Amino acid sequence: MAKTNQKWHERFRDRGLRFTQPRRVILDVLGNTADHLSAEEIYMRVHKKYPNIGLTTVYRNLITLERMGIVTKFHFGDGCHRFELIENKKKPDHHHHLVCTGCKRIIDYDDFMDEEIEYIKKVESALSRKHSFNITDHVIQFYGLCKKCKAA
Amino acid sequence: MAKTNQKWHERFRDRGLRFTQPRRVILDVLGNTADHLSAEEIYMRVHKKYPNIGLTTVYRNLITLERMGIVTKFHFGDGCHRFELIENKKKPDHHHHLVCTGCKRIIDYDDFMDEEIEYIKKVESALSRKHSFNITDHVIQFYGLCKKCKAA
DNA sequence: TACTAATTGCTACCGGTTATCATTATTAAA
DNA sequence: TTTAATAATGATAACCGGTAGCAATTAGTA
Repeated sequence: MAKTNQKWHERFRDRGLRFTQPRRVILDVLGNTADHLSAEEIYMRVHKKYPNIGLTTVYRNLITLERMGIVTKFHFGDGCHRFELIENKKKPDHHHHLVCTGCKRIIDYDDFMDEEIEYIKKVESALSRKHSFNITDHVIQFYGLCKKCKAA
Repeated sequence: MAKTNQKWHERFRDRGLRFTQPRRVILDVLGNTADHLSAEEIYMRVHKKYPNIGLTTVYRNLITLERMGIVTKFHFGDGCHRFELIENKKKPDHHHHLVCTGCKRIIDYDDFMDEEIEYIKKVESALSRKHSFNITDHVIQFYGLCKKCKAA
């Protein structure tokens, strides 16, 4: 873990940013869950151990971490943003999301990822050409009802 | 147009709902644009002709129309929801979205739709089976910079 | 160790959206 | 055609996720 912190430290330093306690704690929270936490939820987990860290700081740092390419921000149709640490040992490297509209549970799936990626590449290059776009990102999500919710 | 209204009227009646003036006007606005309007923007267009129709009514009816399967709600990363009439003569039947993160312009594309749909079906059925999900919907969006924005 | 700018934590605020509730209007029935 | 029942509306206030401002703090360098 000290090793990991060293790595983060460098990553911040390289950008002229500081590796502060709130940042360390937020990264720790994100690195130790497979969930898709909202800012509020991250704040609550942070707050439990470090009650002096404020909500604003969490919001601000999530923006910073997103800009640095360390976390990804998602929107799953409930009214808030949710965050994932990109290099997370608790998750598959490349994955997409399957969202239950009933209980809001989110499943990371990595079946077909090779195919999906190949497919995405193909569409991206065609769209780029046709519309003179510089495509940098995509969203692929499936929505539905999980076993429990469709039974209920 | 009278014919169209008749059709809408039945669709509401079949659900025990009423075909009111605000609903007629909102559907008219949505049916006569190829844009992806926010609730606020819809309200403004409605308000221009019918200043007595309130913002709350627009919001409420957009929810109703979505529940009825008449409009679809999207989220493109700016802070609001955007709406499309599903049966819109000004748009391709099946399409996905290409979003410029610079100027926020949204392009409806329907290239590759046959392939995309086939692909989606395949993933859907596999995911459904594996995770006991009842998949009802999906979101596929590409983000990037349009010609103008990448030049600027 | 001292300096200096990045960062923090308040608080107040914002914009999109929703709840409340008395009033109005649509529709089915008489 | 009138009436009765209730769905729907419109105004206001509230809500909620997220942000701006700013004085106080702190990480990292000299």
